[in-house]
Amino acid sequence: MSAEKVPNEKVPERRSPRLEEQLCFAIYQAGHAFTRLYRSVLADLGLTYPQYLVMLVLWECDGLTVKAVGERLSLDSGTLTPLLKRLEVAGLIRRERSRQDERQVMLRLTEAGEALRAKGVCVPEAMGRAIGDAVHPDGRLLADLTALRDALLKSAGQS
Amino acid sequence: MSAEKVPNEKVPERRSPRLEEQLCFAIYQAGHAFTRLYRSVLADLGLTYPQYLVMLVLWECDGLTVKAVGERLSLDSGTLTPLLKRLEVAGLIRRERSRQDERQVMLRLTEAGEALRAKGVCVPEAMGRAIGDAVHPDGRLLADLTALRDALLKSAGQS
DNA sequence: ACGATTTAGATCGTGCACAATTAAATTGTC
DNA sequence: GACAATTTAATTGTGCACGATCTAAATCGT
Repeated sequence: MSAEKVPNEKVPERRSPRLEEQLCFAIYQAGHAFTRLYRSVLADLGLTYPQYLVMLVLWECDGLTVKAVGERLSLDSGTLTPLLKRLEVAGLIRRERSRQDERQVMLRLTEAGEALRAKGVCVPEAMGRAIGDAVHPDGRLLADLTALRDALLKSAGQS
Repeated sequence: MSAEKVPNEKVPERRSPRLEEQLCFAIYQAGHAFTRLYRSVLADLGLTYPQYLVMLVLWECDGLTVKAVGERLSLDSGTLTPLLKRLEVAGLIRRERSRQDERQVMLRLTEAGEALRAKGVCVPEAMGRAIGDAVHPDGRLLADLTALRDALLKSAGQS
């Protein structure tokens, strides 16, 4: 990818030493700002943003294990276990140990959890309204950011 | 900005309903991945990423109040007070109430906190090495992301 | 068959993030 | 000068995020 050794001047002589910092800080703040925005949108679903992510995964595919959800969201059991217990207390999911493999815990939507999907599908649109023109619709930012995220997850994963 | 009503097909008929979600999730994951990466880089400074951000602000301008640091980082006293106490216990800063206005707490670097700057300045380079080619050096992503962040902070701030 | 290893979750401890509340000091206005 | 409104931090409570450790169950190798 960057194996080219052309001595040109199109590429800056050296990456700015603060670029990584600025980029990380911008992402750090954008992430929190998004979470705050989702907080108000998700308020009448009674969900936090991470809980909403879990519900999104289960709405797409019910009956997954804790591990499968964790892989999808890059979260471990230390984060998921208490979160899932709260979703269970809220009556949105059930946690039942698999009979085939007693190590795994299957996550199943309850009636209420399934019913919440109808409200959940409106969230993206509400978010779109809330952020207005902040997001350019051309998808370039998303593509770049996704690539960055994947590279980061890879390099963080192998450390 | 988006007041144009041209019935063309260059602009997608409608912003994808899931774009905001995908974007937010990408930022959410990238933020955590960055934090994990910083964790290992910052390990021998004995700092977490948010603590490092506070030290960066103080290295740039010593003697700020809690409020000033909070505004710079978009963090409130509920987050900063315990974090600052930990930095104080670590011997990196002092927290002293201003004599002019007893409501404010001035933050001052100790000798150790000042000395840590020498290590701190190496962090961006270490990060750059750690993430390798994940960050494109052209700055386009940073510019887009900064614009998004600022828009989000604005719309989150007025809600 | 059976000990060693790998896996899935749970548990514990530390540290952010933030809403809501409280308390103290300052400022503005009369 | 009294006093209401505002400003600044601290406190409290809830909920992520994650490293480390633990337990039990499944799987592997011989």
